[in-house]
Amino acid sequence: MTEKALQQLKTAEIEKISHLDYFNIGITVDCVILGYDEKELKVLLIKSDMQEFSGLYSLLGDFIKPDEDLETASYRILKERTGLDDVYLEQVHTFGGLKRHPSGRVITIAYYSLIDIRNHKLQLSHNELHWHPVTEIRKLAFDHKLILDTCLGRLREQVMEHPVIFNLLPEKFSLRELQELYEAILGVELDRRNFRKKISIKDWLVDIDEMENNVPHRPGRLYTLKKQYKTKGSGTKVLALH
Amino acid sequence: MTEKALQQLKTAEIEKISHLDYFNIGITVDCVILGYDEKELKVLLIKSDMQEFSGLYSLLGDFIKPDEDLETASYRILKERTGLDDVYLEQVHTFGGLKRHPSGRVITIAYYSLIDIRNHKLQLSHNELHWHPVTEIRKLAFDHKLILDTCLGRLREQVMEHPVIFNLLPEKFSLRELQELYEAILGVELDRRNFRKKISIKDWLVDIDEMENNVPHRPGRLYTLKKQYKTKGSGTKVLALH
DNA sequence: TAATAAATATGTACTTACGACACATTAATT
DNA sequence: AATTAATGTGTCGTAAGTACATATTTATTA
Repeated sequence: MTEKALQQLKTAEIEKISHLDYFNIGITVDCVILGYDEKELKVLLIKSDMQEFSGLYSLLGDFIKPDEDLETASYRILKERTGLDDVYLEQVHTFGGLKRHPSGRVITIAYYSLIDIRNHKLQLSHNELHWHPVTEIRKLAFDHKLILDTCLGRLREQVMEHPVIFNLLPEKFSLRELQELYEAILGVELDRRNFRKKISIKDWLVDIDEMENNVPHRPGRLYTLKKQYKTKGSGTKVLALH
Repeated sequence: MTEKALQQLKTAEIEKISHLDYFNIGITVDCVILGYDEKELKVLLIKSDMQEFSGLYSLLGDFIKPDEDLETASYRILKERTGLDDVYLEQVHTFGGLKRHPSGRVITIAYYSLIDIRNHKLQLSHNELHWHPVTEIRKLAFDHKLILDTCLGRLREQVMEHPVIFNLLPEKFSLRELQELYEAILGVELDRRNFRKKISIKDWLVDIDEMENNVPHRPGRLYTLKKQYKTKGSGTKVLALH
């Protein structure tokens, strides 16, 4: 058997195998990185580098490495793009449509992440990275608009049951800021007085001024989430804002 | 070259390819098929055919085919195993741990499905398939116990907000059956009278007897879900059982 | 600097939902 | 026919939700 014949045999086997089921599918992770700034919910996007989508923006994603599990891959993308590593991250949905990627079959696992844009550690990796208000987004590359909407839907659900919203705010915040953030996420207007009541009834917050023995009871005072509720995971602590 | 040498070569190539980046990851779909019978929530399991897990049961799953999207694959598995094709199915979570499958990297997308065990169309494909009460399951093959628990958790959430529970019941059912099913899923006891109130206040149900002009108002009467709430998808109709 | 405007903090009244419980009615059992 | 078990309906007290009013503090401006 000649070397060439052997090579042909190998190639044939490779062909065969790579056309076998289960071997020709790419796996990526896409991150919907959400922040809150200027009274708007924003998502971090990058200009798509694919010809098919020239001019369009896309979510931040990458192929997973063979020795990397899904959470590790998402944290890696977040760290690479934002410099942050202690962030809230949650898997939302896996998208596996046949035609979703122009260059072949790619299945993507979508995560969403909540970060504090005003965090001083935030350091975007690229000039091509920008924050876009979610209300202004009409079209994205791939099926990323669908992914974004799915994640926003999940966020709206989560926000009603879990204290995830505080990941979008700085350590100290006013009640008005918190309310405006709820309104931005839920797309509704809330009564200022009733909102305040729900929050305080639930005993989530610490009054910074009272805690530090400053002059209490002046308007515009700042609060922080009580320690026992602070969690980067989805957590079990319930904050129902029904 | 002997047949044996050729076989070795093939095996070697397969080994090689299976270590390439992005090409050596298998994708499967696993279905947590849930039913309700004898006042218990049950899951359909099969005896694992892998040596590593001899004696253990596993969920029903399969590799996805290259030309098959995720939902299609799940419906195929369901159809193959149960003969049913008009069922409730929902994606829950994707599991991608490095060590979850003994023969290599396999990522699995988990779905759960709700079916009516008493449906006459139900036809199990195998003698090895059995219904197991979920409360009695301690250990499963792979990470399938984790997958099962994740799906049960999702079901408990869904059941509080959406009318998915009716997929587990036959067309006609008594209020007591419905209540016992809620109790089985949520793991709590409910007050019969208050439960009844919540249900009827929400105006979900049709009294079969009244509808068919039989003698109304006798005990043990049967109900059915109103048409406008019937949906195989997650739906938007809300049935909050807070 | 005093008057006005804007934003904040707290309170009240009405309505609705929830949870615990009592009682009447029908079907099955003895 | 009497007893038991299960089903159907109602009441009441409490907690939560919603709408709205008023007072206080800070910012603005004449």
